[in-house]
Amino acid sequence: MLKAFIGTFVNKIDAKGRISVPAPFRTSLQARGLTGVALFPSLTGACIEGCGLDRIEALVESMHDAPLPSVDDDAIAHLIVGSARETPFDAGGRIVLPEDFIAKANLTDKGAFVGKGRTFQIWEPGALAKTQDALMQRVLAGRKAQMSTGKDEAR
Amino acid sequence: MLKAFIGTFVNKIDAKGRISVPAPFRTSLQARGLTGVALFPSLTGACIEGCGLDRIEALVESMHDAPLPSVDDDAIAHLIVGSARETPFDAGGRIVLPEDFIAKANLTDKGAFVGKGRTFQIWEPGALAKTQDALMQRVLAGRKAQMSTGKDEAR
DNA sequence: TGGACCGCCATGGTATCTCATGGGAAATTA
DNA sequence: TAATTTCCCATGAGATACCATGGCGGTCCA
Repeated sequence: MLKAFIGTFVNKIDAKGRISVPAPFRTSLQARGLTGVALFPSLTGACIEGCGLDRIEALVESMHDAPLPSVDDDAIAHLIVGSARETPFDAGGRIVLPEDFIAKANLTDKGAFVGKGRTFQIWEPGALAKTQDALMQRVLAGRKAQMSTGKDEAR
Repeated sequence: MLKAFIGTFVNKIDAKGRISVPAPFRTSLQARGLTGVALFPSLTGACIEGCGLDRIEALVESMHDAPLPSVDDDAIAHLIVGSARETPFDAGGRIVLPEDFIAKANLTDKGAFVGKGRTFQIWEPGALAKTQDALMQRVLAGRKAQMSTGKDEAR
C-alpha cells in the first residue's frame, strides 16, 4: 500500500542542522523498509524536496538506458539524481540537513514539512505561507471565472 | 448500508478540541475500513472539510507522477494534501480538531457536522445558519428570475 | 397502554506513552 | 590534535489511548 505523505508539520532546526522528521512521515518510510530520506533542491521553489530513496532509484530506472541520453533525461540526472543526498535517521528520528540545502531554502531555525503525496517538501515557514497564499489566489480566481460564465468544471 | 454523509449534527467541542463524529458518519467510514477522518480547511468557506483518508489518497493517485509537477497539481498538493490532517477516532468515536483549523473556521464550543454526500463540513453553528440563509436567498432569486423570463432551467 | 429495562451515543476525566528536542560522548577526518 | 560529524541517552511536554458517566430513545413485557 502506498501510504502518502499528508499534512504539514513545523519542527525546529538545531545548531547542528538537525530536524525531526514528522512521525507520520517516518512511519510511512519505515514501512517501506527505509532508514532515511533522500533530499534534493526543488526545481520549482525555494525549498528542499524529500522522498524515499526508492523513489530516486525508480526515477533512474525510468530513464532510458542509452549511450546518448535525451536532453530531459540528462537534465533529470543532473538536477535530481546528481544533487540528491541520502540522509539517515538518527535514533530519535532526525536527519541532518546539508548546509548548502539550508542556504538554498533560506532556512533558519524552523522547517515546515509539507506532505505532497508521494513526496514532501521542507520550507521556511514564512516562505511557505506566501507560496500557498499565491496558489490560493490562483484557485479562487479560477473559481470566480466559473461563476461568471455559469460553467462548473469542479470535480 | 449507508455510504453517503447525510444530515446535520451539532456536537460539543471540549477544552482539548475534541468533538464526537456523528454516529452515522462514523458508521459510514468504518464500513470502508477507516479508523479516522481526514480534515482540511475549506477553500470556499469558513469551515473545515472532512472526508475519509481514502479520498485524499485517491487524489494523490490522480495527480500525474512526474519529477516536475504541473502548477495545478502543485496547487492541489499544497492546498489539500499538504493542508490536510489525519485525525483518528478515540475509543468513544471522537476526533481532536487541530488548533489552527479551529481558528480558521471560527469554532468555539460547538461544531456542526454537515453531510454533503461524499464529504462533510464542520461549521460554527451561527456561521452555518447565515451561509444557508444566503444560499436560500440565491435559490429563491433564481427561481423568481425564471418566472419573469418564462424560462425554466430546473434540473 | 404504560412502565421498566437495556443499549447506544455523546461527553468528561485520567494515566500512559510517544515524540520532539537538548546535550554529550565517541568516532572520524583534516 | 583540533574540529566536525555521528551516535546514543535523557527529559519534559504534549498527545492519545483508555476508563467512567449520564442522558436519550427505543424495546420488550406485563
